[in-house]
Amino acid sequence: MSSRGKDPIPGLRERKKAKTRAAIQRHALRLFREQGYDATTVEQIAAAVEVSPSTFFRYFPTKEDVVLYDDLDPVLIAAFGAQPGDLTPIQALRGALRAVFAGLSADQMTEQWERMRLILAIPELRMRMLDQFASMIDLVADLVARRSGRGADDIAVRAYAGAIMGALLAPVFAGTGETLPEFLARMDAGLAFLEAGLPL
Amino acid sequence: MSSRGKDPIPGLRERKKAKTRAAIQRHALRLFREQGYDATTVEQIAAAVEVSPSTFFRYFPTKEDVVLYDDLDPVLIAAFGAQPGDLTPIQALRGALRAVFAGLSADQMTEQWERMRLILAIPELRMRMLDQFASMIDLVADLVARRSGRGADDIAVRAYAGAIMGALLAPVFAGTGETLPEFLARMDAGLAFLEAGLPL
DNA sequence: AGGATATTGCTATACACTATCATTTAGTTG
DNA sequence: CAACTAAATGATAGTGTATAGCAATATCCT
Repeated sequence: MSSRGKDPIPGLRERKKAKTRAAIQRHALRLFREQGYDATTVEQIAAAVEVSPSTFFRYFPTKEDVVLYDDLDPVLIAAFGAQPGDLTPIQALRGALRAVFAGLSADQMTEQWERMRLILAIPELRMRMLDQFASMIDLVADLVARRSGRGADDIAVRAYAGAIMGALLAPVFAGTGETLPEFLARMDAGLAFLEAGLPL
Repeated sequence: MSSRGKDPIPGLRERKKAKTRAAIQRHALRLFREQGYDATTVEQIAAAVEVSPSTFFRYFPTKEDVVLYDDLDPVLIAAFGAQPGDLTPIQALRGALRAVFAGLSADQMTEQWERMRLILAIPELRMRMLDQFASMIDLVADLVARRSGRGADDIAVRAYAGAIMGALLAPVFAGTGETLPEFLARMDAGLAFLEAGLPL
């Protein structure tokens, strides 16, 4: 019982936990940047944060998660759900992407970009991201189903959702040395192209 | 110099290697089926095949690869390349899939199906498969580029390729407890739907 | 203040994977 | 066929991620 919202009083314990979590991630990313992902051990990270390795794994189940964890994800999902109801799924997605990244500071931009490059450079991390990506097909399929009046298991609906995610994913592997805005523009263009029915 | 084809005389050593490789994979898959993937150690597999753990890793770089390695993959790629030149990429893909799986024995069918279910059930394996899948976007993009007269870096081309892979991937996560033919039919239907321009 | 509870650190352990070197086995040449 | 070369194997020791259990400590609540 008592699973109420915890907005007003975070509590001392909660605050400490949040700080530790942030410290671990910050130091980890710094070390990864300085000496590489593989060359950095969990032990080193723990030492830098001045906690035990045990504690590291209590906060992040794996070494990978310390990079993958992104507090922007829930924001994006919320923005997606908050889009007007008369849009197609693709339009809603484009709108959400625009809305979220428009409200980002320069620091946040560069941080996001660095994180993404790190993820793409390390095979393990890239795979994890792909898994998250693939699991979003289900999410999108539900949305497509609701707006099209078909079932969520409909082959057409699922193919549609898959195509959306695929088109979104395509620029990720294309980019050699671009910037974040360029990258987002590519994603948007791909979605627009898909919405037009892939008129090659 | 002297990098000739080796069709006529496999050689004793080569034959032994092929046998060892096959034995490792066979025993590994059996043990995975009997006691689960995680519960089976490389040591156990090596013991079952009567080789040293070192040898296991000489044949398969990781424990995952013993499941992922599929001698059907090159066949599929070859079939893809052998499709008539006047087809669209999607048509070529559909043709290749049909051609390859039509010529499969019942045993091969069930084996392929079991392998796929194992891969989907184990997160690590699923991720590896997704990575392979994603890397195929490049392949498909080249093909699309060639037939459409656009560049391989063209956003439209890449989005098109991504959409193809996404549509192919969609049924993989949809299926609850189907059969292989059902599964293939879903893939084919998804591609057909995509080719029609996603008319929802 | 004091007792329930959450968080942490420590120790031991399992397992995937790597590196190195001695040994055996297959292929080759005089 | 015997000696040489090259490849495959086995054994050993080690690294790093991740898990489990227990004892110590810090926070929370009354």
